[in-house]
Amino acid sequence: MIGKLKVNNTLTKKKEVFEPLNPPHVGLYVCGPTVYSDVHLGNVRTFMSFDVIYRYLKFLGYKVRYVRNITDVGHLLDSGEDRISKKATLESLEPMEIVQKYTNDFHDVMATFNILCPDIEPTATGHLMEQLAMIDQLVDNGLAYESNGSVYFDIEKYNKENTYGKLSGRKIEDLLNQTRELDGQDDKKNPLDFALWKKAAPEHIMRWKTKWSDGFPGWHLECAVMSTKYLGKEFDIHGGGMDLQFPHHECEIAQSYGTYKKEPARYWLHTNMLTVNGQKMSKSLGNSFLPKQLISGDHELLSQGFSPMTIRFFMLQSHYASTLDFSNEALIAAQKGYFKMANGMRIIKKMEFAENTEATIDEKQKEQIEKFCDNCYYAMNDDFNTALTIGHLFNILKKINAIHTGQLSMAAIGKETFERMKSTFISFNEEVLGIKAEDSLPGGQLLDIILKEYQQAKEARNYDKVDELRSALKAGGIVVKDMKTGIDWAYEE
RNA sequence: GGUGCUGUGGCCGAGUGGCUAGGCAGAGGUCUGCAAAACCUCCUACAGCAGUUCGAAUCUGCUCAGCACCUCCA
Repeated sequence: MIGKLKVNNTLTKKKEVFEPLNPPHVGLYVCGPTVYSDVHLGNVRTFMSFDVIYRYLKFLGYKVRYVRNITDVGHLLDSGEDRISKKATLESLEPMEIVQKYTNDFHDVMATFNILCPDIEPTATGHLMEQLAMIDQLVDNGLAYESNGSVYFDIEKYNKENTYGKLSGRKIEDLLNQTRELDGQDDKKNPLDFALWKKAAPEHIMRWKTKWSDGFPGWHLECAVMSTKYLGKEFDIHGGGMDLQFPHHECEIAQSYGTYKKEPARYWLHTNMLTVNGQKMSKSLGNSFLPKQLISGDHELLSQGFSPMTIRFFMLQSHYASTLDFSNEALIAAQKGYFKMANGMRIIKKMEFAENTEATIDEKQKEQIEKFCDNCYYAMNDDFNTALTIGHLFNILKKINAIHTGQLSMAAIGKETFERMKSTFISFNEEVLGIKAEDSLPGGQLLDIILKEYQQAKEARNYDKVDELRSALKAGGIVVKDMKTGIDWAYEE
């Protein structure tokens, strides 16, 4: 490995060297979606960011267990209705039909963007027993109490042995000063206490019979249960969107620590928001884009559609912890950049090192290329800086193109450097960043036949035919490249 | 109101005390039947003001602008 992996830990607010608890194993937990409606692009960004984190950890040789949950109960609206129940009522469907529908949709979207599946994808309803057991344990530990059929977590007691609010940098006193008036407050000892188990109102569909009441689990409980169940009482990385930091993740820590007396995750990573005109993309603001709208271009802010890989490329050109502003112009620029990269991948894959004992080694070029390769590791090691990594890949790409067009001799950099350049370029693009050639792009044998025709026309100096073929191909998104070394093609940028 | 974050060249976006990514757009050049592609070169910025420093876009302070989160049923 080149250098050490450092991650920005939002728990300590420091960039720290990443050291797994039980190397080579790494436990990674990410809060997944609540499956009550279509995922939008902001959601996609978060899961894509953790996809790259997952990929890079594996690339470094870690044996990663990646757990990402599906929330299928307990995530409520301001009105107190369960998001899934509400949708089920509206569409006259079973809650589980809603869950299935949007889980399927979620999986489709993930696959579209080449986001790998997690190793375990547990659901909240599938872990009710474990949730009940955790509540019992918390009650036994004196950190939870029953009130009117519901069970609440006792923040005041918890705070005697730990610090509630440390992840999000909040102080209990401040929180108390700005409590909102919400339904159900009367049952609680302290307004900051949160529900572990909630007694269901008569009209509530999703409900389970327990010793406390006919009810349902609190939203924060599932993640505490499922992360520790599959990754252990202590594990390596916990991630999620920044908007979950408070209160969701704060409550998770409280529950896990309250149950096991151990800090659950050693490193907390939070992804930043996707913005539109500087504002957070969110359903409630009505400024969210659905993946399919972006792909088809069916949106008033878009002049055209963009392919999934273009979107992936666009998102990875920023760092996961920065906000990323979404615009038509930025996407067009990203599209050109992506095609350039995709062309480079196609070229390098076909390229084989040709021995030439006559050639003299160009030490300067060789050194540069070696440095660019090292830089890819340094960039990813620096808190998964995909934007910087892409920059270095473009530097490598220049060398690849120069060799391809005969402007730089392959032999001049030597076999070793050539092979390293090739494998670094391909693996960082494909394995680490998950950038690949778009399935929908043209290519293959037919194209070769046409190009042969082109070449023959060219040799015969039949320039009318040459121009005709060239413009016909261009109309199909293919640009012909006449080089000293031969004829090739590229995706039009 | 509390807490935190951000402000980078025409645009997007990294970086974060001296070596000053990358992409897109623009200019010039090489190559070419003409082009395109590709390569080379150029355009060298860090909201404003003050301070610390030999040196700041990077640290400190203030100002301005913008954003995010603010529970327990988000």
